[in-house]
Amino acid sequence: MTAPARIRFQDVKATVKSRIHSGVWGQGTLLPTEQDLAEEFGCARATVNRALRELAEDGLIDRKRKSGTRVAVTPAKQAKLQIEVVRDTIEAMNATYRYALLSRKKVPAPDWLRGMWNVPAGSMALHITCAHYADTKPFQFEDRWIALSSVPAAQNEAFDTTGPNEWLLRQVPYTTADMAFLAASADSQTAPFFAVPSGTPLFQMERSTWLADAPVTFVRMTFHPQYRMQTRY
Amino acid sequence: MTAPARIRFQDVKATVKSRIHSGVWGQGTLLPTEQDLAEEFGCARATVNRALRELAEDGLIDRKRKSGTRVAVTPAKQAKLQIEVVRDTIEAMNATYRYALLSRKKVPAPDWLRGMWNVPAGSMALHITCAHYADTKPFQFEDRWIALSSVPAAQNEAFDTTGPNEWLLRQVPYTTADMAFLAASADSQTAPFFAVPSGTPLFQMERSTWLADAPVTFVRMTFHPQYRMQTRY
DNA sequence: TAGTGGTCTAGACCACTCT
DNA sequence: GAGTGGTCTAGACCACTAC
Repeated sequence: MTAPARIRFQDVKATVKSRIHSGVWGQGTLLPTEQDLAEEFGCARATVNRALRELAEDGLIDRKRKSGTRVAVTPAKQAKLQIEVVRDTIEAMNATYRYALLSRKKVPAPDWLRGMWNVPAGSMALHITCAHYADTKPFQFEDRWIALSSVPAAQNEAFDTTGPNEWLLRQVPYTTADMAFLAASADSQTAPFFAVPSGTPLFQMERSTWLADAPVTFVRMTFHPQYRMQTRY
Repeated sequence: MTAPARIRFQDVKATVKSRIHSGVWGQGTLLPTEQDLAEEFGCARATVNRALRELAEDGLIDRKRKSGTRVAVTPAKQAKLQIEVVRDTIEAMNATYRYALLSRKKVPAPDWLRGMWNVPAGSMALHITCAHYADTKPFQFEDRWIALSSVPAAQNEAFDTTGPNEWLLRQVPYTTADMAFLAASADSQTAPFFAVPSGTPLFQMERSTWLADAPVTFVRMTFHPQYRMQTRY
């Protein structure tokens, strides 16, 4: 006879998930308590707890003390986006990655940036534009500002062989990051770079990172016209 | 004297995180074993395990059996995107949500859709276009296809007062979803809807959902010109 | 105030993987 | 073979919240 394996939290998770997907437990249904489920599955409550906690993280169920656990009305609320370095994205496509520095200049932070960063007038920033290619085809145009007040070491970097993103990731820790995704028009810098008419829709991603309350960097990445950012959940 | 509260896994998590951010443990550093950390913090190994497991999920550390736990070389690899129903997005902006059905037609699935769905020729689909407004301003244009082979009940829905997204979420479970984000040009449908010139860059989001291997729905959502999708991590 | 999830403990065994 | 993380248990107490 087959040895009745010990119940794992994945088993509980899978069973509960299938009951929800199959409709046994429809939207808003109140699930049994952890205690009851533990008895049903023949495992410890901690095991059920872990399973349900993960399902709650996935957005499949809602849990509230005293009220109990209910099947979420809007399932799978969140998708996880892999944020990777451009080099990895390109190499994952089996293409050769190439980097080129376009400009590098130490300047006083412009007003819009000082407002965003909340730094005093006259604060210096390192402004860099650079290019990322996949097999000689332009892939991404990067427009980056580094807060020299927080990252003075950046002044000594040429950024002529390695992009500032990889350098920053290696050198500078950060605590929080904001990202935004939007559709922009090809402008005087990006249109010629991608060899498209001015005004062509291009996918942009903006990112700000912070170390505690101090600004680290702001970057606007513009992708080639066919780019699609994809995810699965 | 202050009562020394019991150590919680959040305390361990926060301490480890700060050691990484402050550089005490630099990139690639091998952390002490769970056992050692448990002794240092004066708590059970399970508590340390939970803390480290969550940090690993966040991408801050890499864990391998036998090898141990190391500070990740590329921190914070993933961002979580909240996927919500348009109504919620709009109401979160303190705006009034309004829905309008633009068209609803039962048609044979076009070739591109049959290829994506892997369904035989002649398979029927419900094609719907509809509009979502925030305080009378056009917010999102929705172009949706529902696989009637998987969701026959959709034929009986008028979708004149409630959008198909909310109906599907309530009625039809799904197991996986693919999403893509891109920049598109305003076309003959979206340009007049948003009152912008044809060719204006617009942010688009496409989503396919599946129930096991059966296609459920494909939707292309086009947002108003100023839209930015934001996230923080 | 009582019910339900949230968490911690102390111990145990398992599973992967490096040497 | 042995070290490290992965997981389960059984029990306990805590914290939030609906009533």
